[in-house]
Amino acid sequence: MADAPRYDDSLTIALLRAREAVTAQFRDHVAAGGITLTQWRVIRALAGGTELDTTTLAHRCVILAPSLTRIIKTLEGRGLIEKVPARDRRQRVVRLTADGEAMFTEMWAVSKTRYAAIEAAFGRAEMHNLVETLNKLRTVLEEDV
Amino acid sequence: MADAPRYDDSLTIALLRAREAVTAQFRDHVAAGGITLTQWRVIRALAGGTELDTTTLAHRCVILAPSLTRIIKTLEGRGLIEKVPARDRRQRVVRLTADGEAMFTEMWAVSKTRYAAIEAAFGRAEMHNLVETLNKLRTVLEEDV
DNA sequence: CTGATTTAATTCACATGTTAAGTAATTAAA
DNA sequence: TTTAATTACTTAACATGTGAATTAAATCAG
Repeated sequence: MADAPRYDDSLTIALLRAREAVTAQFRDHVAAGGITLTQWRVIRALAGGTELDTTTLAHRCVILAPSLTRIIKTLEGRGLIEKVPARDRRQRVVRLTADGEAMFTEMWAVSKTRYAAIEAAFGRAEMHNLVETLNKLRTVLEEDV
Repeated sequence: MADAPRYDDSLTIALLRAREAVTAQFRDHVAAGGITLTQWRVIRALAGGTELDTTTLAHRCVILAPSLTRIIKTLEGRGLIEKVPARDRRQRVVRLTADGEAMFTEMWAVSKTRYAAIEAAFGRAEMHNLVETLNKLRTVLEEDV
């Protein structure tokens, strides 16, 4: 323990807390729309008529395949997304329905504002640097360690 | 959508991915010990004879109360932690058992190595700065927005 | 001291994370 | 071309995240 970094200095904890703080800025708004933050990531990834297969969608939204299977079922049941026939019949390609696009448009207006508020509070340049640093960290870990 | 930041530039996504990349460095090692990453955070927080109540423990480990209730039950059942009588009988104060301390000591040796590897790959100063930036972001969001 | 309020945990219900196993379709090899 | 290997996704089982409701104990107001 003597050689353990103070718990608050742990990268893992710092990442957890930061993520919690950021998502907290969107949670109420998204919940008011009747969906979860995870579902919102899916809807956002499909916004603008984008058609994606499950694997690509899972990667972009940082959702594991089994979770995405359930989420797709849920959103499809609510009429927010729909299947698109795919050449490769193993794939499940989905896109937003008209209702889904409408929901995105409506929610994005507010979401954008929240995002801007974060930028304003934390600093535009700092935020850009942070995202860059986080992506660099990821790249390093996936290659060099 | 035109005004939506590229999804890879999203702070939320960057945080998710970075956290995933970091935890991936520990997942196999922790799993080999027969516990989960979340349980490991609890054990680490209690290491060295620390006695903590549920609320404090939950805050330090970034775990919600209902999750911690289940985790305590699990770890207690495995003989890794034990209850400590508390003055305030509403509280549940816990600490590691001898087995729990032994498990921590054994696993920490490896965990420390992994942590050092990350520091070496990413840079000690960069890592320190990143943690500081993340904590600053959190502070800003909890106060100014 | 009694009743109202607050606090600490727990429980419940459902969504998601996580790993392993299973299924169906495509591709590659013999 | 028939089988083996691979790929894309699903299902299953359990752990955790999340918000709401509940219970028990401590505190506060009158």
